[in-house]
Amino acid sequence: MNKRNTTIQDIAKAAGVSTATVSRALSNPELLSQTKLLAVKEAIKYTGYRVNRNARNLRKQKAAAVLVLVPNLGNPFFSKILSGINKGFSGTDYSVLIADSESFDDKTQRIQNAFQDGQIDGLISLDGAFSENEVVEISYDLINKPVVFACEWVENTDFSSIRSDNDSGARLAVQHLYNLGHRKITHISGPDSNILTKVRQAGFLSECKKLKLDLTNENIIRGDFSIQAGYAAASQILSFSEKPTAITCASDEIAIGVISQLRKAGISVPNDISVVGFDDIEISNTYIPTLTTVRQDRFELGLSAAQSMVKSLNNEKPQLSIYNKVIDVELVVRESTAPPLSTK
Amino acid sequence: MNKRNTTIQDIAKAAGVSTATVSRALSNPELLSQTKLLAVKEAIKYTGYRVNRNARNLRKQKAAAVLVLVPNLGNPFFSKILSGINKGFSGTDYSVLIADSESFDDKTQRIQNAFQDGQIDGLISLDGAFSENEVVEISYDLINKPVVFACEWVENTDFSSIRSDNDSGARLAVQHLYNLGHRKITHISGPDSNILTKVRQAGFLSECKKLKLDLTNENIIRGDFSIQAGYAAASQILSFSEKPTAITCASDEIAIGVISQLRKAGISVPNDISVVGFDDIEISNTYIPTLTTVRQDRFELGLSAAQSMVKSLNNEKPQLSIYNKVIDVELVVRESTAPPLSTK
DNA sequence: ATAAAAAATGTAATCGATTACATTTTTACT
DNA sequence: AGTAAAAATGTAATCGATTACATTTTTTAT
Repeated sequence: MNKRNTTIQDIAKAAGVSTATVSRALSNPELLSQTKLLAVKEAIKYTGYRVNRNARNLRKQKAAAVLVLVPNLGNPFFSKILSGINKGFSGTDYSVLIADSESFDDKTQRIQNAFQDGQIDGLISLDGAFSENEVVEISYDLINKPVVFACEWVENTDFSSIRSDNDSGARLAVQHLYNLGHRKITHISGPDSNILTKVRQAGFLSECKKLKLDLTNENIIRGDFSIQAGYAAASQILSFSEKPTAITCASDEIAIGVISQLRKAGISVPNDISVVGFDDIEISNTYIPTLTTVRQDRFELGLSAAQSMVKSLNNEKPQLSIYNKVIDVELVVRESTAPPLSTK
Repeated sequence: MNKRNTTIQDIAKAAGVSTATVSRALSNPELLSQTKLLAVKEAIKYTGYRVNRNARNLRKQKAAAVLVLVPNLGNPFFSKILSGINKGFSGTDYSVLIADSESFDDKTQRIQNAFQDGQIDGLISLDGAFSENEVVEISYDLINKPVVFACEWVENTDFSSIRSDNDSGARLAVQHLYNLGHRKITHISGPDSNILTKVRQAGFLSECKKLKLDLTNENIIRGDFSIQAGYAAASQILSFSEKPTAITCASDEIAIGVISQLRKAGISVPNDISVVGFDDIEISNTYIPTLTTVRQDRFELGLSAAQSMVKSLNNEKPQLSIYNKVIDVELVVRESTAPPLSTK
């Protein structure tokens, strides 16, 4: 019932040429005469032949696949990036493998294995949480293999990276609030070690200084990017002797958590306190109130990363040609920000 | 610099055995004597040898990979399922390839190609939107290859499927509202052709009949699963001469859209109208009001699908042993539902 | 018309693991 | 101890495409 696969041999026989010619028709058609090329094409069409990936990859010592490392697949934030990555590889011969950092005790081991097994030709990481040791481990094995970081990245390394303009984003948020009349602004930050956290926080502080706003240690609250962190931060803010009139958050999820918790304490957003998010996830435009936030183009982020990877892979010398790209962000003003009470 | 890969030949030489023995040590260690097995293991550990996937797969005529077809990767709904699928394959030798239905003009072509290229051994589809023709196309080529549908499925086919108990979910929602005192309930449905839509709508109608509720053509509003559909549905409801006191939605996104739009029209949820969602996506627990909804365990859905696939793949005869599993849903009561005004 | 150069095509080795079949070693039993 | 059966191991063919190198055909230039 299950007849043997059609192989290059069958095509060669059918077209009356050698296997070499068939192979060339597939990958270097310009080397062939019109006659033979046509004959081969006919035979291929007639038989519905498709090249066996494993055979090709074995011979070529390639994998025709890249690994995408996602910090947490369950987090909807990453799906849009993934979508962009997928788009970037559609139309190419590459497959996209997805790995969830959370599923592995040792993610560098996972990466190394994938490379050593010949399973992948390159790595796109949305996860920037690599220790110095881990970076060395990766670099050592991946020498001559392209690595691109998307969204997050690792400081002081030579990996290519595509990222949003996080610094500008943080500043835009502060400027917007300042222009509305706010002078006491608190920033709710992400997890300590996270690079995005650092950059956004630095942008926040620097812009505050620039605008000559008073800064105390109540200006920064640490959290992670989650809704729960927003809850916790709100509770903390409620305990401040002098409450801020506005809050900027390192993520929309934090913002939503904060708003929801403040509301439970009888504090209204934006009437009592204004809140600005970061990311512009799907829900931000429908939350009540709709969220003023800094939009990151996540799809574009993924798309760019994929394109840069494809370029590296097709390059004759896919060396460590570092490619960095910073994608513009945009302040989206919605309902969660308003002038402070005192100025009304 | 880049020394040749360590191969099974090298291990054979190092351990003083034949390549066959090394291969057996890898895949059928129980066939070997302790002595040789140990020698091979030593050599492998010493050299850091890893089997070349392409070579193995070529010889075994396998791909050691499955394709996951996602209707729309950008939609956060699917990421949790994906996460479960990934979990189900972690610890196995299989790679997970992800394809986005949206990126392809012809998804069956995409699937066929993947199979014919020897790129995949099986298919998990979160997308149930296949025409009869398309099903035939898939079946013909995939004969003897496992296919599992997760979340969605195709009616009247012999593919395995893992799904939530959508019927019960729809009924639970109606029962809950009925118990609160509601007698006029509208259902906002998903896209016409979608199987989940059909089942949830049927469950809704059947339960309404069972409870002897009056049914008019204002009881069902068609939409899709999106927030925008919720907006549109809300506008429609506002135009009804006699408004419902409660709404059940085919998705949480619809519910959020409805609530947000009703609110703009000055109608409060749950004070004026109660709303029940479906899915329990992340935001539902933080939306204002928090959403009463029917929880689907999306992670479990993905995990089960993956496990069923792994079982099929490891099975000696991965025939069309159809495996169906229905996963329980749960009504999560939160703030968006309350007794109707009249009873207060 | 003919040699030299260029283009087209073919032959066969190769990528690295698996496994059918053959052979050797060990075990079990009379 | 001797032999049959079982276990362990080895030899070499095989999976299907690519490509270095060899050979043939065509084109170009004199």
